[in-house]
Formats: sequence, C-alpha cells, structure tokens
Amino acid sequence: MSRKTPSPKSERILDVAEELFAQRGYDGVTLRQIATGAGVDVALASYHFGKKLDLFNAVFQRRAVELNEARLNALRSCQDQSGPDGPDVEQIIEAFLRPLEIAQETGDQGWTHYLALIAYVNNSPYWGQKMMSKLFDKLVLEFIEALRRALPGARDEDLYWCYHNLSGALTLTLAQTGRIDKLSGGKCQSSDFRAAYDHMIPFTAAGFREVCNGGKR
Amino acid sequence: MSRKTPSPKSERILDVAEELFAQRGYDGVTLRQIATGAGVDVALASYHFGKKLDLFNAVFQRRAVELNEARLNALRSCQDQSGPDGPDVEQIIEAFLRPLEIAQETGDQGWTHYLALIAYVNNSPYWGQKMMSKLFDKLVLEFIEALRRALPGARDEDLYWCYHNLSGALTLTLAQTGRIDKLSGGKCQSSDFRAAYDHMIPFTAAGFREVCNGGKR
DNA sequence: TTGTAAATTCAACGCTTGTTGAATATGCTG
DNA sequence: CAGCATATTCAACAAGCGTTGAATTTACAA
Repeated sequence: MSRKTPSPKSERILDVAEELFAQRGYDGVTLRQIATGAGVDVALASYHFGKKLDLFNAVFQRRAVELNEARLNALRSCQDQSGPDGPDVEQIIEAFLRPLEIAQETGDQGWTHYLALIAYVNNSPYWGQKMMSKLFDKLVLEFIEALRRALPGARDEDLYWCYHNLSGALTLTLAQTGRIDKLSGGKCQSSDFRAAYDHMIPFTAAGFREVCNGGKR
Repeated sequence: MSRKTPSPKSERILDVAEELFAQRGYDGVTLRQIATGAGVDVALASYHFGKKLDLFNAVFQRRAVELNEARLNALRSCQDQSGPDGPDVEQIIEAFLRPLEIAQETGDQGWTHYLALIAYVNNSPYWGQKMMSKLFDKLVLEFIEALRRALPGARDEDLYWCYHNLSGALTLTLAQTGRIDKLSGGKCQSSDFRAAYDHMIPFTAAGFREVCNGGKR
C-alpha cells in the first residue's frame, strides 16, 4: 500500500474535529475539546496533524475526493443516458445534489457533519474563497458547462448568478440550522435532505430556465 | 428624548465589532482587537456592554428594527399599489430584497458589515435558530403569508421549502465571500447586490411558481 | 469655580489557549 | 525475547484571553 493506514485514534480525532468545527467554526473549538471528545491527550492532535490549522485542513480535505467522485459519476451517468442534446437542467441539478444524500444512505453521521462544515466554509468571508476553490472549483465548473449546454444562448453572467442561487440554497440546507423547522412549525425538517432536494431541484431548474432561457422549456 | 444618546466611542466599538464579527465570527474576534480597531481601551467595551456575548447581541440588534421597518414598508407599499388579488410573486420578493441595497444607497459601509453578520448568524447551526427567530420571524412570516396569497392552493410544506431556497440564496449573497467573483472570472461581483437581486428575483419567483403553483403564471 | 456623575483608562487577576520536549507505552520485526 | 519505530501521554511553557476594581479624565450642571 502506498498510503499508510492511519491509526484508529487519529481517525477519531478527525471525526470529533469534524463535528465540532461544523457546529462552532474554527475558532469556536479548542484542541482540548477535540481531544476530550476523542478520548485522547491534547498533544496527540499536534503529533498527528501539526498545527491546529493543519488539522482543520486535514478534516476539510478528508472526504473531498470521495465526494467529488460521487458527484462527477452522477454527472457522467446522466450524460451517458441522455440523447445527443445532453441532459436537461433537472437532470444536471439532480446529479449535483443527490449524491449529498450519502449520509442518510450510508448511515454515517460523519458525512452529515462534513457537509455542515462545507456550509460553514462556503459561507465564510474569511475561509470561503480560498478553501472552496482549491477543492471544488474544477467540479463546479464542469457542472456549469453542462448547464450551459442545456441552456443554449445563456449569457455567462446569468449562468453564474443562477449557480450562485443554487449554491446558496444548498449551503443553507447543508448547514442544518433548524430554522426552517421552527418557521414551518415542524412541517419541514432540516435533517430531511431528501425533501429539501425534492423541492430544490424543480425550484432551481425553473429559475435557471427563467433567467437563462427566457422561461422556455 | 426617551433614549439617552450613546457616546461616540461606544458607537465606534459597535462599528468595529460589527465588521470583525461579520468577517471572523464570534469566536474569531477578541475584545482587544475590537478595542484596538476602535482606538479605545479594552475595558471600555465591558463598561458599555457587559460581557462579550452581550456586545455581540447589541451589535446584532442595533440595526434590526430599522431593517425590519424598511422591508415591511416595502411590502405594505406594494400591497397598497396592487389590485384586489394582492401583489404577485415578483413584487413580494422585490419588497423582500431591495431594501437590502441600503448599504449602497446610503454609502454606509456599516450596513454591508451588518448584512454579512446576518449571513454568518443565519448559516450557523449554533447561533442561527435562536438569534434569527427572535428578531426576524415575525417579518418573514408576513412575507410568507403574502406569498401564499399570490400562490393560491400552495401547500404549506412547499411554501416553506421555497422560502428556504430564497433565504439560502440571499444568505450567500449577504456573506460576500467573493467566491462567485472567482468562479465567474470576474463577470460577477459579490459586492454588486443590485446585480444579485436582479437575477435572484426572477430566479426565485419562477421557482415559487413551479413548486407551489405547478408552473402556472 | 466647584461638585458630581459618566466615560475612559490603568493595571492586574485567574484561566485557557496552542504548542513542545521529554517520558512512557504499544506494536511489530527479527 | 530483544530492539526499534511508532503512537501516546505527561508536564509545562509563554502568550493571549475576558473580566474587574480602582484610578483618572471628561462633561456638564449649579
């Protein structure tokens, strides 16, 4: 094997850090809280990952490759199944969103925390730009290109603003703040990604068509 | 006057705290940074506002009333101008968003920072639910009721999920992360709220109609 | 000008923070 | 078992944290 197997305790550190960083942000979490949560001495985090910032980056990178692959596969899959004109807007957005149900499917709570961490980073003026681009720009630009094909004649500016709207709706979903639960009196649940995407897909698809294609179907 | 005039230095503390909290979050900012930025001793913040958390709350509440009034006025105004069926979806969303251009209109950078702070709070699993509800639920529910009238027969669940999508797109805009600037190669600018809303209004209006009204116009 | 209350600074406290070097435990190889 | 590298803990550090009580300045009314 080219990559050495990480010790189980270092994995637990990553798991706990992932959850706490997602809830409270980088500065809201101390290495001691992480160590305590992982049942480990404080110094161990430094030993395995170096500085606190390195640990943060390690957490953020850990699941990025797998996530990108899942979403890219979904895009390729719907592209293969589509006709000569390529997939339509709904299919592309579906490929963009559905792989994010991975937490519910696998039952791995870690994925839920990771997605909330992405939401934290993506919405942060301080972390956002630098950290997101490095790991996700390539994938995002592929999706935007697919959308461009599905929306012939769309202006660049319109396309990017529409993606921005989609990204925002998604980000707030991933953050799982529980606000929609309260507002709706329990009729909607932040934890129900399925329901969120069931609504987000037709919502944003209609938005893309309206703005980029004059509402034509 | 019923309310005593705040000292100019306490205002500067609020201004600086507003900007720093918006950029780095509650835990990412120290009272000493705030004091230094305001050109003031560190003890002065405690003297005027109490604990650090009290200062945070003071910052968050300071502009809330004025903002709510501006948005409510915009809603009432478009309701008064509309026919017996009430304003349509575009007009309601316009009333929801346009008052947020207040920063550009007044040239007061403080408003920009405040809106970024709202984005931080709204997207935070820790702060979001508690702090947002208290100050903004009443207003939001009024807008949702107006939207319900404009979308006859809409199911509650659909209505709230659509609002969630609108809220997410708005939140990411207010955060001003600069990500859309980079992604679009400079064609879109985070700081251009006008352009953001010009796209967000038709985008989300089409989404509401698609999800809540079967796409009917 | 003097008196008084508010505003502001000064100086310091007890605690927590991230980080590190040395000591110990663990697991594997021969 | 011996030896050794890796993993983990222990103990401590210097720096920075929020907070507070006392001292000082400022603003203003009498």
